[in-house]
Amino acid sequence: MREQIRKRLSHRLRGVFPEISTDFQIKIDEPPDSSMGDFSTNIAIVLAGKLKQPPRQIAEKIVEKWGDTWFEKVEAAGPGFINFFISLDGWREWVAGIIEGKEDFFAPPAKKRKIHLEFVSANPTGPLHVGHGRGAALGDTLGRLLKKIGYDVFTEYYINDGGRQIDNLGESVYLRYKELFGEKVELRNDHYKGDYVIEIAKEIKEKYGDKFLEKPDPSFFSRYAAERILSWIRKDLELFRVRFDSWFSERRVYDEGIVSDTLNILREKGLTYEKDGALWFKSSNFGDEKDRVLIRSNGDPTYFLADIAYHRLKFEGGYDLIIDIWGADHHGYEPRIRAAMKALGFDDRRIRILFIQLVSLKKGGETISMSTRTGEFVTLKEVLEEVGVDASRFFFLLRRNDSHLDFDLDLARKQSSENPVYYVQYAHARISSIFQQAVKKRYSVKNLKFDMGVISRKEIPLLKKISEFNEILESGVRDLTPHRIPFYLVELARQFHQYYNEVRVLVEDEKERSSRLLLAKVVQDLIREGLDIIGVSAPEKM
RNA sequence: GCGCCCGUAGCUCAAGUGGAUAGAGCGCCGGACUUCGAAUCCGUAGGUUGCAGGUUCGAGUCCUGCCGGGCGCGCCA
Repeated sequence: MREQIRKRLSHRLRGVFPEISTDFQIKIDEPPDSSMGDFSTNIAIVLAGKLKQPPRQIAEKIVEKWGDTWFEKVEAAGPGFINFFISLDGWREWVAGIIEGKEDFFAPPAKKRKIHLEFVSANPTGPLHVGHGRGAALGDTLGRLLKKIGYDVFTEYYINDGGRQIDNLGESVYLRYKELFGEKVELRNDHYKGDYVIEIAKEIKEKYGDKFLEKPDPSFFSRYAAERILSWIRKDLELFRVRFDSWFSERRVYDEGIVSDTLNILREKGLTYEKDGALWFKSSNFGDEKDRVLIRSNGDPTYFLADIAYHRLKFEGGYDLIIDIWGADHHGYEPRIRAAMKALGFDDRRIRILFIQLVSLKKGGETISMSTRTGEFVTLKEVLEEVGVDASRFFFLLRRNDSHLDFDLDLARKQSSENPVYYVQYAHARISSIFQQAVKKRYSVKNLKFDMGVISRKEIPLLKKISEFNEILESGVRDLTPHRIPFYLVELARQFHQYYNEVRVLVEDEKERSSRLLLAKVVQDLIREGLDIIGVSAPEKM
């Protein structure tokens, strides 16, 4: 509907002000009160500067003698807004277009862009916790949304399976292993203390007995633990309906020579130097606050170096847009990765980094921030078992990614029964039920004919909500804000519930019945599409 | 100390590139099931958008300074 108004308005603008260029965007809003019309635009105010005329006067010129059957009334208001009152005929023609498939809900993107989307990428040093779940829900939904709109999306999980943290993990497991044989052990601060470490140690004991007591093998413990944990991660994500096109091991950037290659490029460009026995990158030349180490004085490459190599692969992969989703505790890392990309000659506007604010844990009145190392966390699996996949995903997606989240498992458990997700699913199930009833009453539900004469003022709030669907998707893609989708679905469901309460669908009159069934079907399709994008099921009954 | 994010109704959260009278859910109170599903609907109450300035036709949104909370500031990842 907004598209229609935009079309008609710009046509009108060309007629009234032929001298202006058309390189501006027409924004169609909804006025604060329905008595002020169905839609409005501030275009007259925007154009005031260009035309050097008072906005109110421009608005009046545009509105003057505007004959168009889609509008009951078009008027200038306030400082220069233009309010549109859609006529019943306008709504009828529009909804007929929807039902007959002439109006597009998914306007395909102008050009099919290739997008790389990396998210979760949790180190395999512990099971996924709720914080990761939030990132998983956001990333997965974003991926589904971009795909739905027609982009070519490639999703990836970067497995950080090397380095100091993995060594610590191996040591932690080894200590617990020794403990199982009665040895008294002491864990350092940077060792992992969660129960899962003991679990893995027990597993090794069962399989290999005391084999490693005499002959310790640190790399075996690291490898074994990381692999075991990664298998849990995969399982949890599968359960959470999160899929990746690729699981990319950090080891690949070493094995395939990408790291050394990248290092050479930086060296040749004269962007590295040695100091205190380490190799440094002049990232401060590219906007970072200070230079960073690439190779430590002990000869080990840093995580940063591997990450540069990995991102270089992404930039060379022909992607128009690269999206990374990181936890907010990594925000200080952004300038250096951008610096590295600029240093390698890439346009860093091609990468967008979204930050998920940390999820903190609420326990007995106080909040603790979750930490894999201290073992202080609620696992994603635990939440899924308690609350369910649908309610969890909805819960996570119902807030902006940059808002903080206090997670209280008891509260989540309690709220699961009153989660708005059921409100939306109920609307979907209700519509299924109407169709079942129709069949029961031997009404035809196939090849229904739509009669737009049936549409009255009662349908308009619902039609208006329906007309917002593609705007929500488009703005979600433009601003990378998938959280608008669940909010929209709640509103759509509400309009339907209200309508259902007021208007009977299965009436004797065939024209009315068929048309209303078709309208209900449109709502149901939209709800299903919307739920599908956020990875929530759309049950036929519940 | 410096940097990033946040502060909106009792609670949890919204509010497209600045738009008109800041919206939902939960909770509270009061109504609606002989009818297509009451997991629903209708109604009431609830706010100085942390504070103080500034920018302009117009600010929850942008700028400056405070206050409060979170997170960073490693040759960890």
